[in-house]
Amino acid sequence: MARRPSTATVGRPTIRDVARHADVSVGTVSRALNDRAGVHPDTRRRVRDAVSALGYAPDEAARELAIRRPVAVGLSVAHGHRRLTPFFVLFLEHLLDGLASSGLRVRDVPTGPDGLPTEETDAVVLLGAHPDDPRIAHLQALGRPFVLVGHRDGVRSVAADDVAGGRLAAEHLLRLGHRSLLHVTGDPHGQAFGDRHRGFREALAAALGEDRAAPVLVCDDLTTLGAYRALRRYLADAPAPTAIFAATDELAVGCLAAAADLGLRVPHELSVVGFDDLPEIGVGLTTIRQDFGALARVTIELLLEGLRGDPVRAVRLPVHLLARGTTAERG
Amino acid sequence: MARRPSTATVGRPTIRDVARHADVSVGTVSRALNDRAGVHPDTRRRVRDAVSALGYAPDEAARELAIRRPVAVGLSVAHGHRRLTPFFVLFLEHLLDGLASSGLRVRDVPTGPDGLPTEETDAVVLLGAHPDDPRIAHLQALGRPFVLVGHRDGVRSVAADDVAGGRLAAEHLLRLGHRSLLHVTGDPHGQAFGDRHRGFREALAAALGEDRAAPVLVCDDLTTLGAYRALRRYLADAPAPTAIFAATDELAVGCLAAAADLGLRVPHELSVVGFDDLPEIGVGLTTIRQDFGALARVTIELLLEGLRGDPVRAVRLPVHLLARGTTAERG
DNA sequence: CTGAAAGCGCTAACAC
DNA sequence: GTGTTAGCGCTTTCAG
Repeated sequence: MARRPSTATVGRPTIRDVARHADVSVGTVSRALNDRAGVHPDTRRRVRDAVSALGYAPDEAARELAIRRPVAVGLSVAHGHRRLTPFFVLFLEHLLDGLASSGLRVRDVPTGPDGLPTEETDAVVLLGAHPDDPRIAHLQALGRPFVLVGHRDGVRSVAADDVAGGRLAAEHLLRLGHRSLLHVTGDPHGQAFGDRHRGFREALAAALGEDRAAPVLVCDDLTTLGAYRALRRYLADAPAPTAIFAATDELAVGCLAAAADLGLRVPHELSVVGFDDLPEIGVGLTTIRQDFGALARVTIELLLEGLRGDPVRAVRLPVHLLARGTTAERG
Repeated sequence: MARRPSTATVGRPTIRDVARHADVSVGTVSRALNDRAGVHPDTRRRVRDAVSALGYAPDEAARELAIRRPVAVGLSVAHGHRRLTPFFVLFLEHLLDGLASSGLRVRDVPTGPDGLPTEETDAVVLLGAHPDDPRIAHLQALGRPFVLVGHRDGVRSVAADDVAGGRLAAEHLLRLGHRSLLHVTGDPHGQAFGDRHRGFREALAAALGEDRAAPVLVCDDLTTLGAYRALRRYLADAPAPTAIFAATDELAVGCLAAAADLGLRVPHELSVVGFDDLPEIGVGLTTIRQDFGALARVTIELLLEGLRGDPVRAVRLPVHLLARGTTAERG
């Protein structure tokens, strides 16, 4: 575009402005900002000061263009898997952001009816995979690096520590004196739901004995509406528990609505614990928080490791209990 | 939300490859691809051929870097407005894609509790605005260009033709012989819901006379669950209509579920028309389709016009009826 | 109508 | 440790 080299700083500050301000070279600024080794601590500080003085923020497009690795990563979503769920939207948001600034090129790889990615990429992020997902074996056979979002031993994967989450929920509820519990979840054969259930069940068994297992209500529709209908149907001819552990915040919200319509006051007559800590969906909900940002960040790390041929590791991300307004002592 | 996975391939052809293949210069390729004037038709064709032969797709990052305008556009979402709705997610996806490739820099501008954008940008996209939204007057007073996603005369705005949509729904249902109708919607004082209702009501009045207005069920929770609960409550002591016009697909899905639980068979005993044509949510649903891609595209056009100081225009995008499986002749 | 070349802001060699 | 510089892929003057 042959604009004349402008010396005037108009618009957004560039790395050059920072360099001038800190009286160093652009290379040094870049190194300092990217935490590269071999920058004098003092220099580093000067650069940092200049950055905040100028309100500088690196340009993503330029960054991407400069560091781009010659690889394409495909996003493979299980055939028929819903992409408009909060979990998905939130995770993807973080993932795409991170991928771009890692210089990785993303492509949405459609999966054929056989569940296999239909296009070639250098690496793949597998989403919504079931334990026996054919895509896994397929990619392994191909020797193409991939990261599974979800947990599976022996596979490069990352997921929240679902077992621990289930345990935390159980322990929280037990601590509050609840003994009559219900677990509302999705297909328990899936890894996430299975593990959450396992953690929950084991903590219960440890505290109350094997014979006091909590009943499980499986929803095939994982929306708030699905949970609502399932719970109302369930409570039509089953005694109401004093506490519910819902395997996702959405399910929890559905339970909350059902409770409201049944005249069960939360948390006094019914306590509810969710899972995820979704913004908007479950404000005020006691829940097990998982970190979407970390999930995306680790996914990218693993992707890079896979591309380098590093040894496989399966990462479990810690989760926390967020005690908010939907749980209380057994009434 | 982040950019949508770009369609680009890696190891992928660059503009230079295309130039070589078509035996022209890169400048010419660029001009041809961007429909710049002054490219010989034959040359244009050669370039197009080379593009498809090579499967070339321009690199968004490079494009953005090269054409970037020195402006920042803010995204202002009404305080407390939900961002995880399908409508929002879908629209934003398209918008961010388009903005990036228009060289526009997007920033998420948080709105303070007063509903006003808290940061300065050169232009603003207003989302989730109510008719009396203070942000509008505020931006007008500031003289800062903005685009309202939604309709409002005298304001640079873009929205689906909601009135026409309501009319189409009514006409479709009338054509099928329905006379006992119910409209399920959100706050009718909002522009979109208000207009959809108006179109619906007017078409009904024109066909059946003023005295045969359809009852309106207002949901304050606009999710599928919200509609489900509202409709069940409503039908507890009101006669069932033979057809429902739901103001969004989500509301329609809630109605469908309620009908199922009440033993009302769709479409034989109850017809349901939605609005939006959301993927995943309302498969198989008869609905009024609005074009999210166009919505985003026009938003950007208007933004550019605003930045140039062009006269204000308020765009109405056409909508279509998609007759699918949830409507039938009155049983 | 077309080609050549200068940058967009950044990173990563390569020198010093 | 730090400066210099060559690009990343694209658009857009400026010549011809």
